[in-house]
Amino acid sequence: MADHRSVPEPTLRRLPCYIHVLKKVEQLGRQSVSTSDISRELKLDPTQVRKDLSYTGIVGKPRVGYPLKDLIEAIEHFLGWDECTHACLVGVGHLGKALLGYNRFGEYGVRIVAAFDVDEAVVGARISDHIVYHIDALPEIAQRFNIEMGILTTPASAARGASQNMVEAGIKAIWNFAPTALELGADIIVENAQLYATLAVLSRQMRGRVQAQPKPSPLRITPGAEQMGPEP
Amino acid sequence: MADHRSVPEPTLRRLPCYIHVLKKVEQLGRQSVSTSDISRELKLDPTQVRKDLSYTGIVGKPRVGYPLKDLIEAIEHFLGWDECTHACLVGVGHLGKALLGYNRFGEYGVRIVAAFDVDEAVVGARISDHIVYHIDALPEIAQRFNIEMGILTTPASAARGASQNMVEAGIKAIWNFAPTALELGADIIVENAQLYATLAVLSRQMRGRVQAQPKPSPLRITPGAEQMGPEP
DNA sequence: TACTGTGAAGCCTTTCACAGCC
DNA sequence: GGCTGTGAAAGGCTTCACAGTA
Repeated sequence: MADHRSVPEPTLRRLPCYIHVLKKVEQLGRQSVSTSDISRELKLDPTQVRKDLSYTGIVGKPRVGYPLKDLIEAIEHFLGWDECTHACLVGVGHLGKALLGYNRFGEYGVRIVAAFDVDEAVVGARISDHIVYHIDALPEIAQRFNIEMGILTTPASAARGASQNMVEAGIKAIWNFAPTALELGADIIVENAQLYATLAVLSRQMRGRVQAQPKPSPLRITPGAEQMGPEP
Repeated sequence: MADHRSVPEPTLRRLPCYIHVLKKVEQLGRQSVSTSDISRELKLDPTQVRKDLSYTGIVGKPRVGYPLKDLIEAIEHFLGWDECTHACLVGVGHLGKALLGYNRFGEYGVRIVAAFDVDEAVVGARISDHIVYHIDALPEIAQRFNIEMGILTTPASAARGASQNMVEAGIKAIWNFAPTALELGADIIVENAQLYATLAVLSRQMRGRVQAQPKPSPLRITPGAEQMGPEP
């Protein structure tokens, strides 16, 4: 297994977790890791970790494991996180402000270069060092700064309109935090960051059903819920 | 198919999407919906929607569909979102503030009754009508307000400590937004709201691989990313 | 005809088992 | 011995096909 077509989506979702674990291990000064180290930390099957890593093209050394630095770089490269994608954020509400304040997107290959809204109360403001423009300025600014990704943090009611604005401005990929499906052309890449999916899984477990599982519950990644390291 | 054991996790993750669609349809004044209506909106297979809905115990009418109001209630009840769970939030950073400002958790069965942090700059403050207490006050307040759920929004480095504080305070379920796996007893329910999982899927698609898929890409719910409707 | 409901088939992901290597 | 790498088996979710119903 190596490079091309069709990486399982579950694998893609786990790769960021591996990066997080690996960076933690790196800070401990270690030079290499084994899949058992990773799987222990994340409560996954070691074989699965090996299969996942194999997609990135890295090869490990029997008896030793994987060279830590190379492994991190391999995953980051595989995800394209070693290159910088210019992004804009549309919808400067509570969540939008939170994402604008998050100063680590660089590690994930993303740089927010502009923010947009329609509310005069926030247009023109400077939030965590980002200037908020009126949405009407999107086409011009998107082109000027070569913006490829749109981060959509409007309320659901404004999401479709805002996403159309993004597409008209030439944006090809949308990270959608609004709780609605978008209706866009097939050439636009959309990924829904659905917060409530995880909450549904949690709520259901709390309501008594799905008690004691057969195996020690593996790292739960309810698709749609993602992690973010905010500062306290 | 009806009530008990082992609801597929993908089903659980889709249920919130159905609720969102249904509430939208409800605002249009309609009385009933069919699974084809829902599947069209979310780009899913109608059969899958029917299977998912059957877990909630609702039954539809051939030729008509499902009674809209009953269907919404059935899903909400199934998820326990028709009852109120008291939650606390630990980690009042950017994301924590965003969640505190989100005033619709009631629709999802959650009520944040207190917030905690260790940073003196924020302890004692009032954020979106929530008082921020020092983490040391957690045990007492958790007991006083009967807090069952913890929302963890600290940086990764503080997550394990904070989660232990929660457990010591008697909290049984944790909605974890920090990018780390927690190490807790098997009786604690943890759900990781991993933001980066969705970003990984998006990034990978942008990097050229995984082009034109065979079928019109279905609603993408990269496990771990969730949606939230902030206000602009 | 236009839906629901469901058993069976198909596909994808995970887990198992074991060969290879140092 | 301890770890990687991988083919094969198992399991779970999705899709198909069709019976049932008003």
